[in-house]
Amino acid sequence: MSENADSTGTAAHAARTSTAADSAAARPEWTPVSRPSTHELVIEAIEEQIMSGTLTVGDPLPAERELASKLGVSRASVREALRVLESLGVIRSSGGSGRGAGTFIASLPSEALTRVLRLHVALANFSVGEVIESRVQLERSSAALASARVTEDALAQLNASLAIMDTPGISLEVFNDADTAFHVAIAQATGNQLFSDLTGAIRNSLRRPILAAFRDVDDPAALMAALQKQHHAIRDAIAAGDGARAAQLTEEHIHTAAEALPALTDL
Amino acid sequence: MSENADSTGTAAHAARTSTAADSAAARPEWTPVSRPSTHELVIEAIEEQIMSGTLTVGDPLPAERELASKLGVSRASVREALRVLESLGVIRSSGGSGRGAGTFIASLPSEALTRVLRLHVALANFSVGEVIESRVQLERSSAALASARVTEDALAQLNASLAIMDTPGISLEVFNDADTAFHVAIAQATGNQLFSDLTGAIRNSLRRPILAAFRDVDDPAALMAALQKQHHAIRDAIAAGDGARAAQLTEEHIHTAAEALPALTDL
DNA sequence: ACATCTATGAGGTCAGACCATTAATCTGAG
DNA sequence: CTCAGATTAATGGTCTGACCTCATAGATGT
Repeated sequence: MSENADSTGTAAHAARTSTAADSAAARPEWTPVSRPSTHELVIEAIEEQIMSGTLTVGDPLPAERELASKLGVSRASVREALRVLESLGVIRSSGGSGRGAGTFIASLPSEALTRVLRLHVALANFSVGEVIESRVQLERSSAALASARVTEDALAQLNASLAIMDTPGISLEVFNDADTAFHVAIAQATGNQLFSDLTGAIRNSLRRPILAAFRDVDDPAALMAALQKQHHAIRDAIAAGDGARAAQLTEEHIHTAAEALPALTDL
Repeated sequence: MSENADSTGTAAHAARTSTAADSAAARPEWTPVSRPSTHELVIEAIEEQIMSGTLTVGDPLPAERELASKLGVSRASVREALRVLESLGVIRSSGGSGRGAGTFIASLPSEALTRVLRLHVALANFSVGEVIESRVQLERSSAALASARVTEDALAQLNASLAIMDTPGISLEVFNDADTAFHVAIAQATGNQLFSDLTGAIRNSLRRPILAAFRDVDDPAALMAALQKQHHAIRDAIAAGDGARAAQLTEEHIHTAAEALPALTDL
């Protein structure tokens, strides 16, 4: 209870210590002086290079031992920092020697977003209802924008996912993954990478709960067929450039799925 | 995976890599067998406890040494895993002994989201234009939903941020932070935590570029005044429950800011 | 020229030590 | 008996130095 609260950061100005009796107005106000741990300092050092543009995607980092000695810290601290950056999808490490060996600035934001959302959904920091509401708003926007910008290539992507889901006798997992791919493809059709990464992350963060909830459905095949019918309608609306209709259909589609899987929102 | 002969057969997972060559149809398809590193196994072990609900917010983890011996790995690997989970806002560690000492499941998704976005914006994986477009869509939704759900308490939050920005002679940083707080408060008024965390993360990821761009503006005070006027209009629309108007004003507001800061989109 | 073998350098892992901090516990004076 | 102070123990934080695996570059041999 009461944890997080402000979260969102920003503040940094509000006096955290309430100092109820403000009679002592001109008190020195000793702030507890936060002492950043060593690995955080290493992260900051690397982050600074990234922020200033000195390091960009594809660039190599110094070897761990070298970095450690340059920064005057132990290799263990450097490694902890690198693991953090790796989990954030910012670097990639491989062993060996010569070409391709070492640590490099990378670009894998999607996995990082997925992991964050998945864990915090599991921890119930975000309720499934909230996530679904976000998904509705996000994908409504995607559908509308995609309708205005869709290309031949993007349409082909949509059709490929639809074809998989049209295959008879398909397994639940395969259907669900193709379903995800379909919605991600719509987001990708907007040309906005953040849209598609967020869409994928939200969808993947619900993968396990969705599959679990699906097993409680009476007639899974019928539900899949119904959803697939809506998929086709959405595809048609996007292909026709009818953004308003695509957005509306997308919202109805997501609500259909959510209501057909009551076990989901019970979480 | 990968066997069977499902027509079309594209994986539908990666989405980023197009996996062009499907010409080699019947090739054995040796997948390089990924060998998870030790710290990843530790993460999985902990994540499994979280997914299954065995560990929830507030629960303590075993001490590092104990966890290491239980899992049969070194303490260094455990620590690397813990640092990753910490960066994802999933755990919190403090030293000492007794009450409050040790490692606990925590709930700080906002900071993690901010960090991911900030780094990937700096790496230009997400362009500022994309981020702003996402912000428009997200905050349009927030404004509309907030208009339908706003409470006295939420309105007070909005007014508090407005009051700070109305203070004459305020510094750029303070104005910007209050601005962020205002928009986050709108998102919070929807009651959807994911909305407000995403809003804060997007906004904070642009903090540095925004402040930098602001310094190129001819008359910062005039711009702040113009934005503040729009803030008041948005607040009024939300208070009046006029969702459509609030959404429209919000979109115009963000576009006003973006166009007044040309240095932003140049990035 | 080609195919091997070896050296090198990178990350991955480990064991053990020491430090800093903090709560719980013990101890002794009042 | 009570309470202040010293002691202790548990925990995260850091460092050192070693060893392993792996993949390439370069030397070596045919």
